[in-house]
Amino acid sequence: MDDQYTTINCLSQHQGKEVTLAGWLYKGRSSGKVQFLVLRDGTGLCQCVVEKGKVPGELFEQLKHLGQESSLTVTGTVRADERSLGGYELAVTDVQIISPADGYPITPKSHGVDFLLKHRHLHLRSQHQWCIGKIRHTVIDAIRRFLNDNGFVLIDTPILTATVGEEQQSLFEVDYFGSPLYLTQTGQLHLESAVMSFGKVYCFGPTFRAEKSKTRRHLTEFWMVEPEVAFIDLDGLLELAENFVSFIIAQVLQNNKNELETLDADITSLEKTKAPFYRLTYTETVDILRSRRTRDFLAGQLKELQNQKQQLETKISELEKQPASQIKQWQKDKIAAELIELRTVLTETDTKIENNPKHAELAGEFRWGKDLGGSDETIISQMHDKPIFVTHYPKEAKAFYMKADRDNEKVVLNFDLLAPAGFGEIIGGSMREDDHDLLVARINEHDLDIENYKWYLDLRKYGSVPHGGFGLGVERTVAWLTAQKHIRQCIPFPRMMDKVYI
RNA sequence: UCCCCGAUAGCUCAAUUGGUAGAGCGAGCGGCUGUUAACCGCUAGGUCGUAGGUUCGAGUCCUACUCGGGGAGCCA
Repeated sequence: MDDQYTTINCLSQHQGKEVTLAGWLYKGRSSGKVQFLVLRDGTGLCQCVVEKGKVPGELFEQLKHLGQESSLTVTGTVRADERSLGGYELAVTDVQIISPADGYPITPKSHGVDFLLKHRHLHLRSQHQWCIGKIRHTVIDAIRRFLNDNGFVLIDTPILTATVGEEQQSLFEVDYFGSPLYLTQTGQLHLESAVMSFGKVYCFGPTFRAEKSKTRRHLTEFWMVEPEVAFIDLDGLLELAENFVSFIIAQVLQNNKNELETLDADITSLEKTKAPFYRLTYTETVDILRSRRTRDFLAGQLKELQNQKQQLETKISELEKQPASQIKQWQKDKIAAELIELRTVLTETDTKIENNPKHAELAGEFRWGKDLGGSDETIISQMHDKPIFVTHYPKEAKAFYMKADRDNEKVVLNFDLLAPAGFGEIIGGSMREDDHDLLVARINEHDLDIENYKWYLDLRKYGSVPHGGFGLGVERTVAWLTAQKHIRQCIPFPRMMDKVYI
């Protein structure tokens, strides 16, 4: 922003002085001889107070009719006022209207998901999306900072690739001058060749998966950071991951307390999230899922949900019984809004009540050898107050490149990191198979074309070393930290299965 | 791909057992010197998602389709 304009985030340094702000009208209220214009400038919100007589009469009338999101510059004196948002406000002396806006579709009232996604290009201006955007920025900055400060070298891996990293079915195919190529699912395989040059590397960019998943934790295009380290073991990887995540959280707490508060995130719980995290093996996790402890936990949860449901229903019927004639219009309005909110929560509670026995059944009958399902992860995640590592999954359930445990060939040296309180997986990682012949066998078992992996096998022929790494999903991390139900809020322009808005 | 729920004004939602369509917000006009989703008064605004069917009569019941939401499988 131009130097002639002061930004809202540094108003406290200009107390008593005259400044000019440049931004957009977030909302306005008028009260006869005084108007309150809430200005948004990208760094924050500021209430600008326009008093009749302190500005030209014509301007005062013009401002009364100025629409939401009109662009303008406001000149005035900065003063502290407790009644004002952020503690400071502007006593206005002059306003320049740059471009008046009329009929801005996103009003300060509530809107539905579909409507907001259709207006994503405008919704980015709202407080909610702004706070998430600021936190996402901090998360990405922390990711780069941590890795750069710890000796990792950035390697840009290709977005167009011939090799399959994860599942064949979930590849986006593109026509590359007549022959097929795929959008990358992971930079890992290329990263493994770079790690033999630099020792510690990472890649960071968009990743594409054509999974037919319509859930709150899936996007078809998402951002993932993948560190890869040579001469490391599984314990070393876990330590790296927990220090990494702890650092990201510390940075967000340091830079974005206000945003976290606005979003109603669980700051107390984030403050507790420091290394070491919990460590469970897959086998231990299966034992927990099948145990009486889980049965009791879910039964308790069900009871609590039913309690909640009853309380909600009581409250709803009480509100519905309110005598219509006795109360003022604004009270009716408030009650109506509350009812909508309560009914939404009630529907959610019903879904949870419905799912609880299904999840209990799935957990109780879990057989060793299957991959953990979403509900299983959620249960484990809900039982803990800090992130949980789950390690040593069965070989059959996992990707071909994961290194088999030499002490137990049935399992691989891998790990998932589950965020607590039901958020679920944010990291997946493993040691990589570094034995040439074992890797050839795995590629054949997975029916992959060995021709495509010749270069990858070379890494096991010329000075193979134990190495491993992991991928951290940026949107999932942001969703966890900001307490968002759906990760589509955590990327500016989400790409979902069969649905791209703008 | 499967299961559940939904679609009524620009937005968020009402409409008893089937009986001629309602409110708030937003928009427009007016009032109010301290508002915080301000408040008060007036005005405009609708082919009830689409196509069939049942009925004297359908926003309401039935069928199909379209779109959206939630969940499952799979995953970061």
